[in-house]
Amino acid sequence: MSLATDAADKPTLYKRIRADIETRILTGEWPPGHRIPFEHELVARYGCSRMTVNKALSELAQADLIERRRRAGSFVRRPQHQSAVLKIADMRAEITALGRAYGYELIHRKLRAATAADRDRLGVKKAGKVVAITCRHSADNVPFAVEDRLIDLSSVPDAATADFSREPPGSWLLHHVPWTEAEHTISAIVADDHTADALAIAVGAPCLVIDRYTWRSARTITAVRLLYPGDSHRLVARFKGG
Amino acid sequence: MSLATDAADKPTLYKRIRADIETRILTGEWPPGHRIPFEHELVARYGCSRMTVNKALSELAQADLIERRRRAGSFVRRPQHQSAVLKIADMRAEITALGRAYGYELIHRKLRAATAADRDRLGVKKAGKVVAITCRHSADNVPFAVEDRLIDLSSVPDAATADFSREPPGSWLLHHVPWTEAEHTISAIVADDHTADALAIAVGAPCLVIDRYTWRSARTITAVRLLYPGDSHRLVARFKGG
DNA sequence: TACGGTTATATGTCTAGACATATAAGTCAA
DNA sequence: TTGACTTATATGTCTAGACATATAACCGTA
Repeated sequence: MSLATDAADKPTLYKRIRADIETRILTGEWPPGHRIPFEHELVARYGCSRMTVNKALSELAQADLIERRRRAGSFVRRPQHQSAVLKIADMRAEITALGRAYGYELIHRKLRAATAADRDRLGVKKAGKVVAITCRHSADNVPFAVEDRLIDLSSVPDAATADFSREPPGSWLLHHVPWTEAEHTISAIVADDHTADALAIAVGAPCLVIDRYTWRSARTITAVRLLYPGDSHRLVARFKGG
Repeated sequence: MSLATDAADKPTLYKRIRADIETRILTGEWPPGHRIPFEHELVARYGCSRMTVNKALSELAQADLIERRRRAGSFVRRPQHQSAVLKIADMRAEITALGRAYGYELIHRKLRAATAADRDRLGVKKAGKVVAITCRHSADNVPFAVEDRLIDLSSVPDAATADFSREPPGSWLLHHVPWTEAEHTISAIVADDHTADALAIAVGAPCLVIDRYTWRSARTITAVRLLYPGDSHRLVARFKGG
């Protein structure tokens, strides 16, 4: 089996350990839920120090192949049938990376007590204050995306006084509030007249929608909806896999 | 500076280092190609041992945010600003995981010499034979996605005789041909009459499009376009960061 | 200028310890 | 039986070293 040889000719020890375990998981020998040998057992088996097996297991955990639980051990994770990971830095970096001139325009900003719809969107129960922002990002003076954002002021009080007329809220948040968890939903809609106007496209034209929710340890930070012209914008990803 | 305070309340040192660097990259302060401080510089800055900064940098490298080069240093990687990584096993697993009944229907299958359009789509130059397949996946007897696929027979000769009338080509390929690289493009279109008919939606309704190209060490295996009803299907991803 | 060999250096890997911490499991009392 | 407390243990993080190795940069020669 080539899998075994692949592992055997790995130059370094921790990579060999990682490949050994990976092979057992991918071949199904260790099914989801199976407990991987404890670190001290692997230390004995491979005759190396704990840091070496720890490095192998940590990488497998980072790759979501295994789950590590204190005191319990490490376990094979269920394969994710459909998982999408979308990393979006901020729009400025994205557009300048494309070699295009970044433009930003604040369309609307309002500080208000959270309405029922706001609470629903942010997934919070208690009524607090929020900042609602609508803005537009452009590349080479062509509308690139419109952003509709809600920031929970109980999580980010500083956002009440931040100046979003020049700095996009996404950039501001990145600098001021670290996130621990995020969720993206990608969908498609057709432009209504309001959206069509904001993006300078025709009514009924397709739009790509990214809804992103960001949390900081169970506290909602912000909910944002990004609308891109569907025929000119694409999310591209290239990746390796086995 | 809030960067410092944000970082300061991170529980562990290596995570703080990682978050500091990540923030600078994501905000564009350190653009693609920028050289990250050497390990020994970070050791001096944070007053810790080399293994600690090494762990932070290694994780950033594993996450493809930076690239590490011996003797040269560590550098911010290029395209990371907006990237989507989408892993889709096969449609059957995806739909059954949703707790819905999976249905499959082969609409069209043709073995032919590659046309110019086929070669263009597969990114190959030489004319060879291809299999073109159109099929439909349904969940609880409702159209879920239509699939339009091209398989390069010079890479996958067995596909010429495979029976795709009962087994979806995606599942068959997964079992028969390991891939090493893939690329996804997500976009949005509006349904033309043909698509609308296949998905049982209205003409002009939004559709989510996933174009996937799969390679096995520089050889193209297959190109597939998946069309989902845009208003009922969503790509959801939840992930951790920091 | 072009080429080939040498060297300095940043990363890659590894060790043998240490203490911290979350938590499964066991213990005991109400 | 249930709940609260204690304990054992596996992982999480970190240190201060070590040697390996690829390679950018330098240098000398043709």
